[in-house]
Amino acid sequence: MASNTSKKPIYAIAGPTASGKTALGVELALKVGGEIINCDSVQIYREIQIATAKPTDEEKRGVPHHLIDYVDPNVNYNAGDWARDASAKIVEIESRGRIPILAGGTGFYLRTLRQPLFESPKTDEGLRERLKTIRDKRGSEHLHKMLSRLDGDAAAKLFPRDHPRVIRALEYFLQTGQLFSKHQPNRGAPPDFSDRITLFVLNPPRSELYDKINRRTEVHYSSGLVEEVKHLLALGVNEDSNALGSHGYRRVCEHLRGERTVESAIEKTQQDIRNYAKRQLTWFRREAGAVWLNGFGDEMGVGDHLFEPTSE
RNA sequence: GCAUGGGUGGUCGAGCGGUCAAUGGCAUCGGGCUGUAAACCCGACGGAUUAAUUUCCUACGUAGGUUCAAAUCCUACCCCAUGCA
Repeated sequence: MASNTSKKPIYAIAGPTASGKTALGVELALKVGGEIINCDSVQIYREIQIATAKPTDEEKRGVPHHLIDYVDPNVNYNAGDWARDASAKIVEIESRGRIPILAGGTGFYLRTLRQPLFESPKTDEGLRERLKTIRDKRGSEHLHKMLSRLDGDAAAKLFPRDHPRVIRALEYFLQTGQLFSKHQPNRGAPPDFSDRITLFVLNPPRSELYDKINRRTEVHYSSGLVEEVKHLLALGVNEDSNALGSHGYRRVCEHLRGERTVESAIEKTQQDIRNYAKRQLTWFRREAGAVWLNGFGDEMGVGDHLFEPTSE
């Protein structure tokens, strides 16, 4: 039944923020008859706009974009949700005879698609809140000691200060009564389309990338980022949400709370994003079979060379 | 011009006679990452050298001095900040 689609390619375009993934993705889509599936953990949210670098209609050039602007900003979406949604989208797009192109910088999401997470109950927000309260009062190290008693193997693999992971392991045990360390290795089988994914990683010169990030951030602020945040807060978007915790938004919230000046918010945002870009590169270096493209996506050009493997 | 406080590694900032290549923060670089991932965490970080927690070199404004020993004390000079004129 899948004889026709089984040989068709699926593309993924990754790379650090501001490396031109959108431009390259759209160009590729126009060339091969593709549709974009967003693979960015922040662009999935509705409402938040200016600092997310979501493609404008002009940039989309008529190419359909999926999994953008479709989750309520007060919902905390996660990698498992995305993998499920993206898989469904891939199937749907291919059923129409089109080529799926995954574009975005969230490496964890992409990996989750290719190497599914193990079975796990949905996050219990109430439990998570309680654990966070303990973290705030007694410190992450205390939670780590708790985990040592409940699931020593899991604790041994984590640094005591790595609270998100310590909390996750604790949550799993508390919700299921079973050891996180025992179940974590049980990844699901990769989806049957996973070996048809060709991953491109954009890698522009570091200093030019940093310059671009700095400039882009200033544009975001001068385009009314602060006003946007005020508006979102007035609409009832939670300051603690993942959406408002993202680059730019987080620092504006701090400014609005009187904790820093606008100038400081801009500088800090630029710093946040530069550091983030570096971490993304670290992540992608580990991705198996990636084709590295040394440059910005908007100056790449989708010629045949794009399909020939290079190394970093 | 006088007074006072300062000049420390890419940067901010501790140190104020020896255990100082010099605490710590930041930047930078590298790494990790199994349902918060634009999150979170770990490491390196003057230069050269070694099998090594090895050895050597260069460094705390500049130039001298005191001392077995100075980033730390003294003198002069340069520069900065604030106050008085």
